[in-house]
Amino acid sequence: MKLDPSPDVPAVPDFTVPEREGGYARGKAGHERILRAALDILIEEGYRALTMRRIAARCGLRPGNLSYYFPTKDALVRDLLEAIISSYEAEFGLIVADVSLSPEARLEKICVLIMEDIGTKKTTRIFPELWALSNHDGFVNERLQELYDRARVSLELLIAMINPALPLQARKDLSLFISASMEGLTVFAGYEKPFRGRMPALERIATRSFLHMVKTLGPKG
Amino acid sequence: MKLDPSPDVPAVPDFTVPEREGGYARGKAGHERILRAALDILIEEGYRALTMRRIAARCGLRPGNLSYYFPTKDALVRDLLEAIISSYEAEFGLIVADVSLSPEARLEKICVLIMEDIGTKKTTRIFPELWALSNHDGFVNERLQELYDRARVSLELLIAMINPALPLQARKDLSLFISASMEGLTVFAGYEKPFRGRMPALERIATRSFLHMVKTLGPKG
Amino acid sequence: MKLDPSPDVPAVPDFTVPEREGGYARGKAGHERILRAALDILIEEGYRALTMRRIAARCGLRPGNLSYYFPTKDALVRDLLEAIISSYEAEFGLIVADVSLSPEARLEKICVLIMEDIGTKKTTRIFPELWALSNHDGFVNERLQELYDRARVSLELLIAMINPALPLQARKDLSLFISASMEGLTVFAGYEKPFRGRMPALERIATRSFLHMVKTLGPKG
Amino acid sequence: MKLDPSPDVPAVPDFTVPEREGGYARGKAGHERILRAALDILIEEGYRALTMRRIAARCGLRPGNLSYYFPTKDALVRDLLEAIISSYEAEFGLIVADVSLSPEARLEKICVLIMEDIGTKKTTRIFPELWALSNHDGFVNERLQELYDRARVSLELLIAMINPALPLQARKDLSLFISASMEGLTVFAGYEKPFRGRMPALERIATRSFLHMVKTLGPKG
DNA sequence: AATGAATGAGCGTTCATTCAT
DNA sequence: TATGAATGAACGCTCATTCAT
Repeated sequence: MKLDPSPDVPAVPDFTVPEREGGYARGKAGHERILRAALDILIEEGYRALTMRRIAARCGLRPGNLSYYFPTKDALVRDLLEAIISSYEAEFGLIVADVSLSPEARLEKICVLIMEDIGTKKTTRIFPELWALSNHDGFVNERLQELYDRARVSLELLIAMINPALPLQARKDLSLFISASMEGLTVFAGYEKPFRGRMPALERIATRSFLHMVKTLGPKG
Repeated sequence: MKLDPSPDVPAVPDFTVPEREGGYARGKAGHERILRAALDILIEEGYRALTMRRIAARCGLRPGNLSYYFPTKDALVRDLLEAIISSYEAEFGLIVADVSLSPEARLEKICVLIMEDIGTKKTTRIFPELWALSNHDGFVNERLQELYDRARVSLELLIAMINPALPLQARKDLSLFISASMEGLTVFAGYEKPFRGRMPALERIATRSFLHMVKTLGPKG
Repeated sequence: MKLDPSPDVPAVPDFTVPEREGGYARGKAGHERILRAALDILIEEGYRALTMRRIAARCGLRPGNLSYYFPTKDALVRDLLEAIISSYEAEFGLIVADVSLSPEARLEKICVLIMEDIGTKKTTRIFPELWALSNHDGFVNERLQELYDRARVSLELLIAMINPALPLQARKDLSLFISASMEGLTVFAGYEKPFRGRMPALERIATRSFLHMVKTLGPKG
Repeated sequence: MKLDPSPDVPAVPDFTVPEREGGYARGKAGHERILRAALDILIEEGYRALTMRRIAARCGLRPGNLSYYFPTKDALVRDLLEAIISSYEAEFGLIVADVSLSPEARLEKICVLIMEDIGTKKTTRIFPELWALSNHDGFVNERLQELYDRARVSLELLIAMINPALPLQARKDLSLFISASMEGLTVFAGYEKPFRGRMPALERIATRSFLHMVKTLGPKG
């Protein structure tokens, strides 16, 4: 099941709501509706505004009714974050599949895709919240690192193809650096950020820089 | 006046509270004491836990007494963020001053310093909060970008020294990329983050990568 | 729906609360119960004592629950004042209907009714509060003047019947004077006021005085 | 000692601050300054706004310092109300003194003076507050009725001169009615009230009505 | 599946007051 | 006289949650 923020947001990585076995048909729609409302609030107004009342109001329910779907706010938020992170994971899995391209081209493509996603409202707004949360919430922290772990797998794979001589640790470090490097752009060139317009130039710098490192990093790290 | 988070936190960039003249001995430190308590809470428990009551409790005051020092919570938080950001600004100004080193060495040094600061508890904890806040709070956003603007000045200067042929825009883009690249490491190799131990390796990758870009980027960008 | 201050207060003008359809049996009376409690406090302890906590306590609710019925205190107070004023308006409409009496008798009757109402605890207590509030609260001011406007209509009508030669403006001025004249008695001969016992004598003086003015005022005012 | 609301308010009845024996010179000025500030707030913003902090701020003091002059807020308010009421009492004493006029003319004059005073900001604003307070504060109630008692003495005297046949009780009732009648105009034709402009006409109606009653009321009441 | 009603804790804030300085 | 600092209570309000209906 897919879950977009709400109407017309392109949402490169969609939100996947885990299938609930044995649930009623309307029940699933209910969960999804609520999570979508919560997602919208998180994006538009931030984590502080993510209250049960506001979520309920946004999807036309009464506060009391939310606890029919989610026993506590914590459960709702966990499901929401899970759905958010899962949807990004689902996205990253598909990217490297295109075998018609060279490894270099594929690395470049994946980086460009990530950086373009960083420019979307959803990603610009949500990831800083996740980063902040992860400092004080073990669940978020673990799930988030899982997401990044999985995202780096693609990078590591491509790096190994481009520079097979590179040891595992160097490959891991490099993909970590590349990933972090791009994430860092969120605050500067993300949605409505001051250097939003420089993103194309930054993409060029980034890909060129990344490719050079991948190719020239020696076996000694 | 300098203000550290609390006791033994190294605090590479201190917190600068503007001097207040006059008043009694007890209350003179009042503002500072309160801001320090607020800073501690922000670091230890996150922005959500930053309530007037908790701040008061932390510095042995009653809630009502806080509003003697800060008329509203908003004023307190603004002063706190201002102090935080100012202290980082104060820090960055001093870094490039060392003329005994070559520009390349200085660039490397500044990057290493930044990345080491990223590993401190204070920076790892506070910046994600600032990033999240900046998405919904104009004041934080402006102040934060001001901080980064100023921080990039040093980078731009060094880049110009190392590669004078590089046009202004390319220089700006590159320093932006370098800065963002390092900030992105916060979530991965910051305090208590899973790749905290890889920071030295990441520093090597980063500085090597940055230096290469600075030297090889052509006039056409 | 009618709403008396509470138990046995005669309440010449009742308090009209708009009917609310739907809801459960318990909560249906919620708004009314709360407003009645608020009215009681206003009468017994004055406007200063009209706090959400006291209102809640008086009708066996917790403070937080009040905001389920009234989103803010302001809304509650407005509804209360509206209900109070409306009830007086409802009262005044019925008075002149008795066509079996002569206009003079009807004028006398209406004045006596008003003056007797002034002697009730509710009116003696509430109107000074309204007068004081109206000086600093536009809503109260407008609503109060509306009430008086409507109350004077009856007087103007009867004056026109008794002395048809009187020009409109003179009629208006005279009914205004008559109305104000009676209101002024509140502070002197109202409930528990020192001249409470002189009210019958004052009624005689007032009606005689008013009737004389109505009959003898010339067309020139 | 006289005490006006503040600068240019004409203040027909001034505010008399009781002389404090044994007090320091500056101390008296302090009391007066504070009471004047309190008076201003009472007039401009109403009783609810009459807080120690606001009073202190208005006369350039810190809240703590107020308790040097007045041990409690209650004491301050009592002194304020006492000063207000006393000043009106002082005023009324002087009015009937003019023996060059006929009793009728003097009665008319005193009534016109009262009604014109009712149109001032100070009287329009303060008396409704006093009326409201008097319902729940015995001190205010007693002092206020004292004021009115004294004010009616003049009326009773003049009535006795105009219609000596009138028994004492009738005289008292009539002067009570006349006084109340005028007070009632406050809410309708006072400062910034909707019928402020009709005050001249109301004065004519009132004086004519009053004089007629005084002259025609028989010995039997 | 949903609502109305209620709870208890906590929020930021204001208040009158106290007291050492 | 006057200030800075502090207190404790109360204020209006929002929150997540519960539960009978």
